Amino acid sequence: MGENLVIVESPAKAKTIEKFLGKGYTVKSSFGHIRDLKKKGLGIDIENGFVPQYEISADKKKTVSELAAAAAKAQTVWLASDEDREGEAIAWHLAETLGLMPERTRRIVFHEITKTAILEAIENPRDIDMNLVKAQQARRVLDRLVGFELSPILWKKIQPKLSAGRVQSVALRLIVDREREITSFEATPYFRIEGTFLTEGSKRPVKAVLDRKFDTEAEARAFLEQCIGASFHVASIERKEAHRSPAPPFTTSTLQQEAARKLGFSVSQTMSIAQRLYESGLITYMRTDSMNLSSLALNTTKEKVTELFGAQYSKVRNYHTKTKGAQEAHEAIRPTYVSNMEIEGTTTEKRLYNLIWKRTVACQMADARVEKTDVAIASDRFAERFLVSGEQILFDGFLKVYIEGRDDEENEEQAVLPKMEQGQPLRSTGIAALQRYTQHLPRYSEASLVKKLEELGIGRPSTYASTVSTLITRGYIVKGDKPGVAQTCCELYLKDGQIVRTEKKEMTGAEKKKLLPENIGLLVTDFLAANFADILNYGFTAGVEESFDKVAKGKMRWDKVISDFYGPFHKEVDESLQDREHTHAERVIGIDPKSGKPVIARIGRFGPLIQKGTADDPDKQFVSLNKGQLIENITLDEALQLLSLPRTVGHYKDFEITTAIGRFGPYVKYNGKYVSLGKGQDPYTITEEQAVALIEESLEKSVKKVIADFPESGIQVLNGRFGPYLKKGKDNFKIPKKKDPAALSEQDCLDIIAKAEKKK
DNA sequence: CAGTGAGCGAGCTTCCGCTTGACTT
Repeated sequence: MGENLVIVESPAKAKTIEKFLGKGYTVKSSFGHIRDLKKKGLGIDIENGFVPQYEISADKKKTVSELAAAAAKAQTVWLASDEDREGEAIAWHLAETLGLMPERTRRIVFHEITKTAILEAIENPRDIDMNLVKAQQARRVLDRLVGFELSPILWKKIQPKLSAGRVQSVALRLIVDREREITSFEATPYFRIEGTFLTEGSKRPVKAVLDRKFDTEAEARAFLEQCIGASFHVASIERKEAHRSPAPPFTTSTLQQEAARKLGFSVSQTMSIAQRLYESGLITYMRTDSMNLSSLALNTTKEKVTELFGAQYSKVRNYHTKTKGAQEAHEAIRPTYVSNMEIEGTTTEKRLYNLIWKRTVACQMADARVEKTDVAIASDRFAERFLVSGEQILFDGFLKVYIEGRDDEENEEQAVLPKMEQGQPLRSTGIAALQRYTQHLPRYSEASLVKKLEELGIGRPSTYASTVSTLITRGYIVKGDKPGVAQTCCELYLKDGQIVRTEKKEMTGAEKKKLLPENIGLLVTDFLAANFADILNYGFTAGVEESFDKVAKGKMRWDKVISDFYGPFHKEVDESLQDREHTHAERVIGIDPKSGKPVIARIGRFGPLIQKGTADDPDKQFVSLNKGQLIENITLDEALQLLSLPRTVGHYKDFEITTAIGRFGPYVKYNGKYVSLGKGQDPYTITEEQAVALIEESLEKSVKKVIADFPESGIQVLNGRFGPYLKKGKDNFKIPKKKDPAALSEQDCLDIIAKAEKKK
């Protein structure tokens, strides 16, 4: 045992640092926070100045006792948690919990994990910054107050187990607001004019777009008629050189966005792959808001760029984070060693590493130089001009390695233009008027929500992924696809003096893997917005962060921040509890034309439903809404269609076949047995023949399903989704790989089960 | 696992940020 104990937050960090420090130093990790507000109850003594009641977190008891033992043996304890608000608090909690004597305790911080940085830190210890600790305490207490006072209101007013909080409720509101914007959006049609032109002697057509759009078909047609027999020429050519710079190195948020765009990873997938890369020492820490690169990284990357592409491709750049509330305790996310171009690992690990490598190398490369050419084409008949721009790369620079992805899928291709001169005549080979529709803003994806949250300064790199999953587990939102809307797009095409009209249906605005609000999410947001408008305000976090900063600078007391907030807040809490009424989201959609009964959409015990007939109607009918259907905008037609289930489609042998939609999607049912519908089939239109075919197919499968049956012991050997398995009563058991499922005896099965249960 | 839509009213649910495993399927 060394006489020095260094405590850091992450065990992977501990390992590397121990190597750098060598003899005389033991490095251990605290695994993040070790203490928190009491788990049960509020954990804050409000009457006595909001005194926090801390306890050692259940899963940290072991860590704490190990650290205590190590601290007892050490001469000096070095608290080396991160250099930010949370890190400072961790250091203080460690000092308190381990009962460290000030004269034997030092607080140090590393800006990067390199030998020189660590040795320098050891040379320059300081004391724990109590102002920073108080600022963290204010943050923690405020979050607990908001979360633990708001959530119970939701349990009373809406339903149990719901939650609200400073971060999640605003994130939810972003999604809800966007969805409503989209619902109320009206797509307006317009016509865009595209002309194709040829220069004398060239075979390369130039496609140019008119600088004016038309609202109606008549206007578009009138314009095309003007073009008949018109002559065209190059009105102007403008060439200018432009520079393009590489994107900055990755932070958590940009890594999540780019991995989603380029690799299709979810934010949690990205984080767990990055975690593995970090633990294998391949990349720097993956939860960071810093764009800083260590001088070591700058140097080695410069060498690598020069080696691979030559000195003219190298440009050393250092980046500074601009995002609100950034704490910059770590470096940007980069390869630990740029010289590692390839790594060992799974495919996903390799792909993510590759992305990080390219982004890091590219950000240390020279700007690309391009020549942009803007051409305007005019005619003798009208003042409007056709515009086209071309781009030629003069020097590729960083583009050799990496181009950042974009969220808007519109890829305006940059045409390669033929040689043209001002005044040069052009021949038109066709002019089209294409009907298009204005598009609503895109729905949020996981990654674009994270981007927005970061812009608003809401949430931290360590919580982005869990914020999204909280909203999903609460049932506030789902991740899903939205089909596009079918729109008629007409096209007028002028060629050889004739205008030809064609019309086609086009699906526009389809979206995949987007965050869609559910009924309960809308209800909760409306309730919170009506009663706690300030907390749902997009600027709420930014506002309290300002106060936390004042606390951190010693310009304001932490408990003053809390009491200033809590006074008005708690009043709102009391007020909203005044009326004991339950909040209902209920909407009368219309009247069923057949029965004359009202059709109502509302939330019931098991989720949103359609009810036909009033509450006192003995024959009232119920049916659940499907995923994605919202109480606030479901139409009468859609509701009636739902009510048409279950539907009798015919008979199979002596049994009636009915169809309906259950928890697991649409199914056919006969004689108490269920079969899921296939792709392209729906319960409203499926025929008797199709249903019978489905039933027979599933009967065949169920015969194959049973490999062996031992009725005496109640054990079956079955073929399941994941291969053969054992079933006894309600429990399933794995069959050892080396055994042949078909050859298992009853005794073999009993042995397997006994073994598995013993393990438990 | 494929339908339920109220109820005696126990005891519980919940926040945000820092960190990793321990669990099965």
